[in-house]
Amino acid sequence: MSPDDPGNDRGYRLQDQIGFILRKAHQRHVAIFASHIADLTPPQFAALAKLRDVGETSQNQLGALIAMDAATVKGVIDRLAARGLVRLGKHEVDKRRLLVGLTEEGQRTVEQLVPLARTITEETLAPLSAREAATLLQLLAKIC
Amino acid sequence: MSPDDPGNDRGYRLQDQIGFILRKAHQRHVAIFASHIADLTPPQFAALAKLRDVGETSQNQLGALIAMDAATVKGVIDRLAARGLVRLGKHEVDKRRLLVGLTEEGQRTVEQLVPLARTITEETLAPLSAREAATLLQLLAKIC
DNA sequence: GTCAAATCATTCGCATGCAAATGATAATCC
DNA sequence: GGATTATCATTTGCATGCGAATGATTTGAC
Repeated sequence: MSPDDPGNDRGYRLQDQIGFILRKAHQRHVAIFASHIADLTPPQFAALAKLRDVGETSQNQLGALIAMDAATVKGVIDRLAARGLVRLGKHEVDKRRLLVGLTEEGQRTVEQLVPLARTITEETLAPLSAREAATLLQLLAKIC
Repeated sequence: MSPDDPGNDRGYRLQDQIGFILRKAHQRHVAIFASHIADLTPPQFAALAKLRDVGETSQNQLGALIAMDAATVKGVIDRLAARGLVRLGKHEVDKRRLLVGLTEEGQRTVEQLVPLARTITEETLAPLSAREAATLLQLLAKIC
C-alpha cells in the first residue's frame, strides 16, 4: 500500500488539491498586493479600475463586472465613497439603481496605481517564465 | 492606439490580471465545495484533513501546515471544537501550546468527506483535460 | 542563573465574501 | 390596469483572513 495508492484514501493529499493550492496562491498574491499598495485592497482597486473602464454604472452591474455579490460590492463601494474616491448618485429613470462613478480624486488615484498594479502582477508571476505565465492565465480562465 | 497597446495604460485589463483571475477561480471552487459539503467550509475541512494526516499538534503548527495565520486558525478550530469534531488539550511539556486532535466523530466525519472532496476537486478541474489539470497544479504550486 | 529574544496563543479591529430576508421599484403577463 | 414576477439595493449573520497588540512561557545569550 504505497502512500499514493489511488484506491487508498491516503491518496488524498490536501496539498495537491486544486482548492488548497488556489487558496494559497491567492493568499500570496494578496500579500504582494499589500506590499505595493498599502492603502487599498485588491477588491477596492478592482472596483476603481473597472469604473475607469466603464464610467458610471449601477452597483449591481459593477458587481457583475468584478465578480462580487451585491452585499460585498456595497461594502467596498461604501468604503471608497467614504474616502472620496467614488461618487454615488440616483439613477433618474430607474429609481432602484444607485449609480457609482469615480471622483476626480478617484480618477487620479487609479491612474497612479495602474503602474503599481502591473508590478504586482509581474511579481506574482515572477516564479514563472513568460510562456508558463501565459499558460497559467489561460488554464485559470477556463476554470472561472 | 489599439486597445491593448502596451505603452498605453488602457493595456491594463483587470480581467487578464493574475490576481483577479485567482480570486474568481477560488470563488468558483468555494461554490463547488459548498454544493457538495454544505455544513463545513474549505478551511474547516482542510484542518480536519490535516489533523487526520498528522495526528495531534499545536494550533500554530497546524496553521503552518494549512497556511493559516494564528488568528484565523483559532477561529476555525474553535468552531470545530464547538461541534465536537476536534478536541483541545494542554501540552504537558510546553505550557504555551494548545494541542488539537480529532475526536472519534471528527475522524468519522473526515473519512466520510474525503470521497466528496475528491468529487469537488474533479468538478473544479472538469473544464480541463487531465494534462491541463496537471499543468495547472504544477504552475500554481510555483507561485505559492 | 538572569535577562533578552523568540514562540505560542489570544484578542481586537477591519475587510472581504456569501446566504437569506426585506423593501422599493420596474417589467411582464393577463 | 392590476396582479405577479423580476430586479436593485440594503441589512443581518456568519466565516475567513490579516495586522497589530498583549500576555504567558520558553529559549538563548552571556
